[in-house]
Amino acid sequence: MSPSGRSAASSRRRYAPIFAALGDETRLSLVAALSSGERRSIVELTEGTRLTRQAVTKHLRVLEGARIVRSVRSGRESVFELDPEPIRQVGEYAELVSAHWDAALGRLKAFVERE
Amino acid sequence: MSPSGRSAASSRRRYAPIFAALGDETRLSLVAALSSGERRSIVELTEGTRLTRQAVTKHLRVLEGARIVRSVRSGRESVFELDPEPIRQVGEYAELVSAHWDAALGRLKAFVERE
DNA sequence: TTGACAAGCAACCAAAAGGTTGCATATCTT
DNA sequence: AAGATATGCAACCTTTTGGTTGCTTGTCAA
Repeated sequence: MSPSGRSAASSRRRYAPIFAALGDETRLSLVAALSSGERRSIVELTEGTRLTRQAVTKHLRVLEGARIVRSVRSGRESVFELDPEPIRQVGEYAELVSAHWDAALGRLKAFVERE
Repeated sequence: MSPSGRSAASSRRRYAPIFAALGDETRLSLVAALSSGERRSIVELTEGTRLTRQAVTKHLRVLEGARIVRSVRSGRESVFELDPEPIRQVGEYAELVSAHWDAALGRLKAFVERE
């Protein structure tokens, strides 16, 4: 499957928001903080950042919108956990693109160097 | 290596801009258009989008800023080509994070189900 | 050399992003 | 019941983003 084919447009529509959600240092930190599988509350996740709780909350909602993260209310706190699936998919896509380029360049090189 | 370690902050500083550059449907299309290894001019890359040439140019500059793309001037046109390396790195990072989660969750599950 | 074509530059605009502060509400804990 | 804790909600602000239009400059071709 080529990354530039016809049905690839819908892939892009799916993946672009995930890439975008990961395109922020703070959010990458949050992902890292949750990547150990443990669930953490908003205050816990705010510790270590220099931001306010509300800023962190906004970032978490962005991640949640991209389904990278899920939240459940537990008592007075809302607890977040990572869903690694979207990240896995996007990683796969990225490697697919570069692999496709490698293969294509192989053909190009062979063609050019043939003369 | 864990994605949440101390030296991981610099990884995030490196990768966040790349993710961000990929976090746009138009730019993903441009990447796809270049992923076959062939170089294309701005007008060529503008065909197929519903945008103006200038808009496409801006997107290309964003990709160039993230080193996903390089441009060289050739006569009156400036020609772009893909450098797949940043995309490969970011794909690797993504798969690292999800693999780390898988492993960590394995441990957690084992712990929880032990009772 | 005169069009036509490719790109660059600059100003401008609306909307979205990233952040803050202030206040309200819900839930523990004692 | 009261105080502390955790979150939610809303208004507001500034900067960035994504896009446009108009005009200039460089280059190719007849």
